[in-house]
Amino acid sequence: MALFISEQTNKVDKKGRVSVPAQFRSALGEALPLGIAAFPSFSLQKQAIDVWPLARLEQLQNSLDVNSDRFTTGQKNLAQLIFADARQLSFDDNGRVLLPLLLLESAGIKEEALFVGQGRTFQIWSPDRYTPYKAGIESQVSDGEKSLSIFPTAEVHG
Amino acid sequence: MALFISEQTNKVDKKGRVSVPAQFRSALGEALPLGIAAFPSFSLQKQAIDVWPLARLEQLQNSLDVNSDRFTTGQKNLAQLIFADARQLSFDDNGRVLLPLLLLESAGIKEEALFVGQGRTFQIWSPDRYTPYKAGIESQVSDGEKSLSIFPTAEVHG
DNA sequence: CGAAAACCCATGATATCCCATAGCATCCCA
DNA sequence: TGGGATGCTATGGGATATCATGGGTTTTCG
Repeated sequence: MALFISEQTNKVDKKGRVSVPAQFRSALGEALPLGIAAFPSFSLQKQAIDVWPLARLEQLQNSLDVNSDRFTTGQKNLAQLIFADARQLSFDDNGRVLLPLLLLESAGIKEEALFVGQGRTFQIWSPDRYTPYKAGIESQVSDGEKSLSIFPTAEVHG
Repeated sequence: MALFISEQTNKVDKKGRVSVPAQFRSALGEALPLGIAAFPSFSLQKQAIDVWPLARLEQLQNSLDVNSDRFTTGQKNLAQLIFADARQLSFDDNGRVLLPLLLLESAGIKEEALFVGQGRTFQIWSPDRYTPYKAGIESQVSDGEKSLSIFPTAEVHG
């Protein structure tokens, strides 16, 4: 599975449908027909929608099954909430999904949905909310951290 | 993967296409079909475009998956910004990529794009901006620094 | 039966593919 | 060693495919 990268704004029509960016769909690859799981982002205080490939939810469940002792109580509670609040969305022939009203409202999305790649997952934002949020993130990166080779164990061999 | 070295200026056509220098393409080697990731350079205050082989983004993600506790908050934020701001570009049969409008504007590129090798990565500049930038860099190299030591490399695997 | 969802088709904009060419650099052979 | 032949690179433009979007029609399900 390829990564979700870049931002893209698409329109939400009267029926609540949105095109998922083609690059995101192709990043899903074989997992496309399985669909995606969308839920209010807990790490963002439900400001936006978090989207996972469905397979990732299964991995989480498997990990809970096998390593439940390595999760804190708080983490287990969070997992419960995710399973409860997640909605499974599937693609129509044009690559659109139907965003449930509950999710639209929780993220404050009306006319436009802003897709934001986050590597293994992506987010869906109301453009209005995203702008100040992103500015905040940028301000939290120190100048010293803006250089190329800051990342631990970046593989440097060919 | 070979290194990206040297400078080269190529034209941006009406459609926003640019030929990536053949030397850079061959430096990509097998990674060529994966394409590249381009984003406003954080270390340069978004004056120019930073370009990574896509594989480098994947390494970053893998590192985040496994070693997220070794990252500072600022580093994690920066990684988020990179996934959001990066655009995945792929090559056409002639070795060109399509530079998105957003990147062109952010780097102030119009007719010409100046490719600058940076070893494992490269940059794309507007020639207008690059000239004074490079002059500044050169003036900052003090006499005592006009030769380089090469430090022994510890093997760093991802 | 009625509302919502799924399916189907149409369209404009954009990106991708394909072919052509001019300018260089390289090769090759007399 | 000269010089023509060859191939590659960068560039331009037209044809084709894809994407996002809107709207209608059928199906589903309460």
